[in-house]
Amino acid sequence: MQQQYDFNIIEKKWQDTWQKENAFHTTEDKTKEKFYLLEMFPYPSGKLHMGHVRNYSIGDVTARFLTMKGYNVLHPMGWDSFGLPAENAAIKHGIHPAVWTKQNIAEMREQLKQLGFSYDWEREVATCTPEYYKWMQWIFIQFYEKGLAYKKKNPVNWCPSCQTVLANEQVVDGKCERCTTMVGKKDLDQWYLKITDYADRLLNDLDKLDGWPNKVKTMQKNWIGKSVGAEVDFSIDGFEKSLRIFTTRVDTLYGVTYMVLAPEHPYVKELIAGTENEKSVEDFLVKLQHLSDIDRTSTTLEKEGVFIGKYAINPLNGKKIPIYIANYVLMDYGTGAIMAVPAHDQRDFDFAKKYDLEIIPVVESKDPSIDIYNLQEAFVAEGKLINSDQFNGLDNMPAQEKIIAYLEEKKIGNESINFRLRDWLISRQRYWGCPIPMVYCEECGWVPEKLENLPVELPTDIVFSGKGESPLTTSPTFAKATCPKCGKPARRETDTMDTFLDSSWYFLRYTDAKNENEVFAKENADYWMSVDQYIGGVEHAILHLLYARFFTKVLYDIGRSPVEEPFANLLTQGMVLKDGSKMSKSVGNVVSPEEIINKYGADTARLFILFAAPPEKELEWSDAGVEGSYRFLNRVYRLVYEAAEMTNGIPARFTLETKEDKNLAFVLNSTIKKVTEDIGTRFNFNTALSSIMELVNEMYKYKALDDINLGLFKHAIDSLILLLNPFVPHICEEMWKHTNHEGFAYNAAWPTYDETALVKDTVEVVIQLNGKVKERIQMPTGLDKEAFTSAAMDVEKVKALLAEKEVVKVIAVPGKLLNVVVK
RNA sequence: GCGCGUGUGGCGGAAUUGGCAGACGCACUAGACUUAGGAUCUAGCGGGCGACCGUGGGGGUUCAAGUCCCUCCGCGCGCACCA
Repeated sequence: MQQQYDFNIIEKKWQDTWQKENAFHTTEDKTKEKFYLLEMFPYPSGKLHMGHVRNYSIGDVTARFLTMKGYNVLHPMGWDSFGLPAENAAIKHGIHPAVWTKQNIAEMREQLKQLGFSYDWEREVATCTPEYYKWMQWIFIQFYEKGLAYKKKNPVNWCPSCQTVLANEQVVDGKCERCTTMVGKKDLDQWYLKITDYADRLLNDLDKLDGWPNKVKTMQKNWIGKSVGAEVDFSIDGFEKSLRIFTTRVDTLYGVTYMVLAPEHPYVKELIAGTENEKSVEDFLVKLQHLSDIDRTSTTLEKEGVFIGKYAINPLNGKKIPIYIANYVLMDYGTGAIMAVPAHDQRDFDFAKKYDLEIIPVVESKDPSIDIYNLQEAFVAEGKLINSDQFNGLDNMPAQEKIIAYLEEKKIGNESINFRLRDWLISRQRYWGCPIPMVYCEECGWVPEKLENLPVELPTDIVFSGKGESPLTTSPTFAKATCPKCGKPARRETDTMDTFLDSSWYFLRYTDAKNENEVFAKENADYWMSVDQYIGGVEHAILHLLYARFFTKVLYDIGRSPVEEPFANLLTQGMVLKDGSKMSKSVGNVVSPEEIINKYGADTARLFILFAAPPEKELEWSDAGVEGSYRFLNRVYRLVYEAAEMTNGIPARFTLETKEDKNLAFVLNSTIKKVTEDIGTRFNFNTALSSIMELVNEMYKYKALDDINLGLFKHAIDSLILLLNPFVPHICEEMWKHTNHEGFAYNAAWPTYDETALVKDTVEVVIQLNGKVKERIQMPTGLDKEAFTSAAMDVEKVKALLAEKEVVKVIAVPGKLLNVVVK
């Protein structure tokens, strides 16, 4: 009687067994080669979504495969468990963030177990626990002591209705996401991390990351945004101070016809004070204040400005040029002032046209169709310098070096590098985050909390009103402190850290997750780091991955991290779509993992997700496709159970006798080879699975033969189970057991292939005439080019094809094809 | 605007080094088994009656192009007045 594939019983049974066996616990076993495989840990929002299932299925196949290959695999999981949703739940439902988070973690951990993922649960971390954030605070203090953390006043988003600070993500179209009030700005003292100190290293080391997708590296490169140029001083007519500008086009210095300051530039007030221009400038500034940051920096916004009534002097030719302020110049990039060269910069060109300013070309075009003295748009290509005194005739790009040298000699400028990257604002006026372990003392200023007093624990006597600067200020006790330096009464910082800090080093903590005495033992990090394979969504391409790289470099510099780069290889998985768009509640196209697991089981869910698309591409959800995956598992299950009856007591020993034996051995061994390569080197799980499907089809055909080699068949069945095990581990454990194996599939050795079985006696060869396929013939393998050509030309069918044709040329690829060029 | 991807049957996708386009799966069609079938098995399945034509369009290199080069178009993502 045929046994039914009952995934409910099977999956529960093996999950319990793995747990009992502590199957996926890893130690620092120095006798084995290590592999650190990491998937981005989730925010515990409540339930897993399909994106998680995809991410972790990809990771699990890899982990299980590498374990079977004999690696010592570190495969941990944890929770990025500080964050806003917990706090919103507190405000909305009156449930404490800690309770809400803990419940969610418990539920999601259960779901991960239901999916059969091979995590070492003994290394689980949750960033919201004091055991974890104690070391977060320790790291912050290391940054502070290295001069990499500082406090500065800066405007933040402020909702006047909710009376609270908002994170950028909470500001939607300039409005508060909760109450849709227009968000304003408020100056607050904020902590920053000096990531700009590491800008060059973060940029340069991207070149070392061969195992990262170019897309991600390019995105980081653009984000860091390095510009090499020069700063130049322009004196101001009738004003004692000079104006410093930044430019990347110092070659166009002779083409400057006006200057522009950012409206916020500190000189503006001084320059207009008491002049006739004061009124028009003030009016313009007022007008700008009504624009949001987004509108202000939009490229579609028309360029507008006003003349402020003063003139600057071009340091190279003494020319007097008007100074403007304009909406297209930003205070927080470069020096907040620019030299405008309308002939060679489109923005300046637009502005000059609008306000009828002079346009002087200084780079000649090689293209005769461009009239350089009557430009329709800025000329930005390269050429020889003109109108530039002693620099005339030089190629403009190389001339930059000479001009900079000249400026430096005259002490009116110097080479300068600018980054788009800003320092990282980490203060959050939020409760559910890691407290910043700093204390303010009237006498000593900001002082880090003593290490023995860590962690600075989150207070529980808090009011969640959603109003006010930071919930921590509502605690009557929290802010009271004594100065760690002088012992006098002091006050504690009541802001918490951006949660991106928590996730910037968790991969290091996994190497020694339970250490109570230090952030992690150096020895453990030495053994495990770096992460050999990191897997997660591309939405983290910039922030998380950049911050994690930054932290690793700082920890490297203080002698903690053994590596400068945390992630040797990165795989960014594609999104899960349904009906062509991302699954979301608002669209109503969500398929929940729960639903699929209940209906088909975890193995089917994993199989479908891995089979339907390569991991880095988007995956279109298909209910019919899930059915297909389920059918396939049933088909395998039947095959194995039928085979178990036929081969009961027969060892997997054999010699290849018949043509069919050889064929099965060929298919089996080439499948093992392909699957090994597809998983191990390409992450192409979809093609690995398709070749396993072909093997199953082949095995069904073989089984249907009259007289089969049971030893060979048994061997094929054993191999099939092991090949499938990383993908669908529950059913495979069950089948492994049923086919009389001691031990478990999860730690069985990965099948190896027999090269000799891959050699065929004959092979199908294509005969082409002028590149078009005309005939297919069987030919012996192993012929050299000459023997192959003459043998192929001698075949009757080929002779017939060539009758009455003049052979011009013959191209032969032995074992593959013969192309005859004829007239 | 700049940068990075991507475009192959009705659908998801194969084709790894320039060498048989459409593997594998889904959907569909016909048949078998069956009280029944949304189970299972067998066969078919890019277009065209055909010679042939087919990998977004056009051009090129080559004995041979989905793959290389030029050019145009569509879609997706990222950055976006960064001087």
